Amino acid sequence: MVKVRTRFAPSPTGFAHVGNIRTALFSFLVARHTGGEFILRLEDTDKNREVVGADDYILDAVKNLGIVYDEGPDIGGPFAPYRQSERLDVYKKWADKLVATGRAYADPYTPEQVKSFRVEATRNKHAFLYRNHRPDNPPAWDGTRPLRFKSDPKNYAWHDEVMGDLHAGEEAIDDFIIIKSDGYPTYNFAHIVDDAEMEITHVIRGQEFVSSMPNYLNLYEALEISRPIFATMPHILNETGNKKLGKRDDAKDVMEYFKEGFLQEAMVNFIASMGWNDGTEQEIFSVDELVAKFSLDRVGRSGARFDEKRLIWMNGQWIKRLNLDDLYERAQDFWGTSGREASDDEKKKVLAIIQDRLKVLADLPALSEYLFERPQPNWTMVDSNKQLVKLNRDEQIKLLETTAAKLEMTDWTEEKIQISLNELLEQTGQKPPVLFGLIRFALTWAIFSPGLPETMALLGREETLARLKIATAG
RNA sequence: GGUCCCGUCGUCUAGCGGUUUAGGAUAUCUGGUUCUCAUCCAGAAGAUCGCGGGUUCGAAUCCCGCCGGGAUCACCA
Repeated sequence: MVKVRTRFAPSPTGFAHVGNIRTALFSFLVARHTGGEFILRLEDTDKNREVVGADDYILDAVKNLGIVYDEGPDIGGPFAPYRQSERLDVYKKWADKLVATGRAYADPYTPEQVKSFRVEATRNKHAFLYRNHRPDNPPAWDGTRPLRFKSDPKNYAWHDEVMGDLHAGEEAIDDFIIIKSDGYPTYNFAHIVDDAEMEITHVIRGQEFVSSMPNYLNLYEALEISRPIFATMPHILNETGNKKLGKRDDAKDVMEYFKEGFLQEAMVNFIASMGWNDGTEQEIFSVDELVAKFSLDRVGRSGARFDEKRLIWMNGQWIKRLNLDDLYERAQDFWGTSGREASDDEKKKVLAIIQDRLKVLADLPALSEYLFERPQPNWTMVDSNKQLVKLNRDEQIKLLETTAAKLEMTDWTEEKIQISLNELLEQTGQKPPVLFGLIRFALTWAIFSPGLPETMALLGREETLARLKIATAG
């Protein structure tokens, strides 16, 4: 059997969003699932839309997701170059073949003339087809005019691994431009040539290309290239669900998610879950599991909305599963100003007690700063707590003083602290919500925080008592 | 407008003619885990399977029509 080869072929015109990445991910999974190869090709044939640096930026996004390609513009490979702007001679060779066989001709019209044909067709309420204006004696192709494909319109039926059996009539086929007047090929031509040259077996791409399929099928025949296996990915819709995700308006750069502290495992898991599942009730999949279980016939046909809430949940699940050293490594860039200055050991201890509470690494400062640095007392927190307002300020301070006295004689382990706290409950006759709530505020002045014994054990006796003292000073 | 695709809880989805009083997850709400938040556990609510016809003993599942949504009709990919 032939080795499976898939590709992701972005154009360097900006950043990569989840829609782009899902196509890349699924292509990658198809290749890895069968032990095949995954390649990355840059389709930089539109010099007007090209954005400087976008190529490396997109490559970085792919790498950050753990999507490893075997051949690509930065690592080379047996079919180099992998940048279309460096393959102009290849397209010229195939275009010449088409000219020689009478299946391509130079476009004699000016852009304005073509536009007027189109306007006329629209006014007469019928579809515009360039081939209705096909010139009888086109000029020789000297490279200064666009080169058009001379189509052979017919009906087509084809199979799509995801969409099933598709078909379209001859009205979907037209004479499209294959080489632009600037000498660069169009996507429509270049991708077919490159996929063939690079021995791509599966063409996996977004739904926006299905309407062009009849044209491609026609071109494969003219080029005498056998068609690859096709798989069309349904669109990912924006959050309101009314149109496909596009970078023009609401799509978010995937790199943004990394900056906010989303894990690559969560991103990959989440993106794969939009449109694919293995038929069981499993929700959490590692990349290795995806590679083992992925198949195109379990990809859904309908579009999916991007729901960030679900992504956040999934990220929390992945953070929870990380071992401490791993979490520590990934959290490096997310600490707050005082957390950053703490020792590795302190940071790890903090992470250990807040790990379950972390949903996104960017929440780290809010969850940890008060553990590194003494917080500013804020009695309005106490005064707006309906349990604590049962006591007046003097009673509250008295309770904290009693607590401090008790803790002074306590061995400083989590277990012993717990025992002391329980004894304090009896000693003061207070309910947990009152006593513990008050102590928690005095220590953290935070809306929420880890449990009392673990917080105290982390802070140390000295710091705990110091904070209680500050609180009792009012 | 032409062509093509899609349509199950708010959201992601399972479902491939009977085991379905449509399952899971998330989001929401409630209770439990001696304080808060989170985790975890238990529970609640939430889908006339877009609508209307048919076929069938039986349809979310098959057929037809309609409606709604999306994509595409570039010297962009």
